[in-house]
Amino acid sequence: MSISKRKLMILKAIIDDYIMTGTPVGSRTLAKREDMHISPATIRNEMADLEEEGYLEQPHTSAGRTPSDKAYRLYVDTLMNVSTLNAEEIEFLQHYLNTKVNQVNNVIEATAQVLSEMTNLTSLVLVPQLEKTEIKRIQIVKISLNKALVVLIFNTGTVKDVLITVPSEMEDSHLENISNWLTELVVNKRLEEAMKQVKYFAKGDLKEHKVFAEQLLGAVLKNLHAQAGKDVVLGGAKNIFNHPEYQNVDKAKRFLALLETKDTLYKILAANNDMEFTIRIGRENAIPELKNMSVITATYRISNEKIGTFGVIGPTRMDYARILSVLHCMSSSMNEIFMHSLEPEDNNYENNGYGSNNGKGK
Amino acid sequence: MSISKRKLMILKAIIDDYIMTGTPVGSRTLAKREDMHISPATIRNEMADLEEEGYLEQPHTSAGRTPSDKAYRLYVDTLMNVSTLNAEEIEFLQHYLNTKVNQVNNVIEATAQVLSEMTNLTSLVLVPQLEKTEIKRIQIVKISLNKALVVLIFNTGTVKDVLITVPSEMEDSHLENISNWLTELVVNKRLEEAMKQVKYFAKGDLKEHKVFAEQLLGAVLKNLHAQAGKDVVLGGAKNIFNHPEYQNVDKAKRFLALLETKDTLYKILAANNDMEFTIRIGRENAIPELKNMSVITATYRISNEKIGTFGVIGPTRMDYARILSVLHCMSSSMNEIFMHSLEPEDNNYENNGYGSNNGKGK
DNA sequence: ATTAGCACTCTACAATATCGAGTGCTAATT
DNA sequence: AATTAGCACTCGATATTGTAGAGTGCTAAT
Repeated sequence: MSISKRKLMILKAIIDDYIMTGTPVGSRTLAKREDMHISPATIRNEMADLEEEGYLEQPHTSAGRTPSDKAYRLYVDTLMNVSTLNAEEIEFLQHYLNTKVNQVNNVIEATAQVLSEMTNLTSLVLVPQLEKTEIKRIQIVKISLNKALVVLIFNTGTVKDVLITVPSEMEDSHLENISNWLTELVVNKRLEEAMKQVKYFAKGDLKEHKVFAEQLLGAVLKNLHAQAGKDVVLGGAKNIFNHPEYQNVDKAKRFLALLETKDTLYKILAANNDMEFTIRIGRENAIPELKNMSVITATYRISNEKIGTFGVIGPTRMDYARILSVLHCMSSSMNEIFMHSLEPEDNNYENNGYGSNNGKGK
Repeated sequence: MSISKRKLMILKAIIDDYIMTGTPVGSRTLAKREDMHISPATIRNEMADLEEEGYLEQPHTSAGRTPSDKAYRLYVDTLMNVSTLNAEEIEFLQHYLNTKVNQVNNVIEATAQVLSEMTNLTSLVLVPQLEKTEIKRIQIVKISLNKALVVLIFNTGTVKDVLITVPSEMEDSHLENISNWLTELVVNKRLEEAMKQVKYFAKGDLKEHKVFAEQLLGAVLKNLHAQAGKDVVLGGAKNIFNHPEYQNVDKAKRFLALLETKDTLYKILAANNDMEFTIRIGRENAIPELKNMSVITATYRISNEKIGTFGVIGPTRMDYARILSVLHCMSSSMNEIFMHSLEPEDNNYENNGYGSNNGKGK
């Protein structure tokens, strides 16, 4: 059972209007639009049908209609006009990112900021995921009598450190040797491979290194897993107040509480599942607290490997078309930056913006 | 011209009451307190005087009085009863911190969380300040053809990294040599000393190293300075909603906007100036946006050196006595943790909590 | 010097009225 | 058969009014 062309037209008009104004859309206001050549009464009839089919909702009997999650889903899948940023906006975005290229983390934070600024929403950026990055160096440095810092340096420019306890009689030079030996053993490997490698290799030779190295990597893995939730950078939390839906202090508070439980945010972003773009509307989100929110995410790459996710979160009433275009642009800009800053010899990368293969969710 | 004993008693009662309830205090309610043996009318007269002297304010003619900044200042300096945490609270606090000792940054974040939880305010923690920490190791690692990561490891367990460009023909082994040479040159020095040392030492010998090392350290310094503002960790931003003063969405928004400009927060905390404790009430804060807020800070130590600052921010109506006791307890706990985790051989550290030398601000 | 008494002020809150945008239904029109 | 005009009705938003309560300053009595 498909919906008539006219119904779709009306539905689109309602959603467009509602996204712009935030107030429930009535038949009269809708009929006033110049491209509407039908009377309010007709619209009312169609609206009643659309409501029955689950596309529209009514806050109360004498209010206009608001789109349901189902309507938004239809909208993003087939109805909306895809938009592109204008030159100034692209310029702004790129300029902003390009001033921060000297540190991976700065790029991440700049991304969060500019993203929230351009969308007027709260942005989330997942830092490069370690499972996909290669170890470049492991360095163990003694910083006090029996404490040492294990520092891991990855090919993405990410640095991780874990504090461990070492026997106080262990000397710097010995730790240095272990560092070098370990590095040689696991260089250009990913973290889990590295662990396997150490277990396997260390079995036979170098017995005195083996135990220590295994313990050490075990501690590192444990700690890095434990702090996975910390790897989400936020931007524009205050933007939530710009939306009339959140003028209610209590709602705003709940939203901010959500943002403080970073594990949840991590789950939200990690659910992206390597899709180039995902859109989750209202109850499509696995997390019940998000039933009135939508999450749109995109991936970014370092050296052509999908290595992280970023996106925005906000009320289901959001300008999906614009946000998607911002994410598109952002995604290519980030990829370009990481390309240039980490692999400048390879300049003929493919254009991966504004493509057609946006694998939208569900 | 000093204030009579009775006036002080009344003022203290008003402040205590206002801190508890948040509603302007009237003469009748005050007279009902059992320890008040004077009539409402008398209190009214005294109140009128106190208002004239600038200690009390009236929201409108027929409301009760509220304390002014001046009153709070008098309160924290001489009037309030100092309190201490009960055993459960101390237990809670220490337990919370002790589960996070395996990474310096975790301790910092745990501090922010537990601090905001125990005070019901927004907490700020400044990470260890590099100016006071010693370099333990400098490691340069090539992560792509012409990019390398400079990683600095400090005695406090802090790790900093900066991305630099290197000539693509430069080999790993050469960078390794420079790393070792540099480390040897600057180990156990602070960052600025290190810079001087490199400039001085490199003048004569090792010409090929000199230019590179100087450029490198220059880039590092520049970048670390640029990101100084990032070194503030926040906790409990949402707590602002618990205060009736911030039920107004607009005010809450402005507060959150303030929290997003970390430079400001950095200034707030850095203004602590190595005082063990500081209290800044309302307009005592240099920043005009804080005219209705108070900031209370404390310092923490690593290896007995004052190395960072933490504190809370909230409406001037806050429970100064309780917050100070939380900060006291927190300060000793943190010092203890860093002592144990970094210098476990030295167990007879001095008790530095609940002392009398709290150098309060102004 | 202190307090009782009193007229006055101002906010918060509840009750009431009004307006306007929107609806569903029915009957007339195309 | 589809569309539209007309109409009675609903409901939230807003303004108006009245009332209760907590507080004040002033004056006169203690």
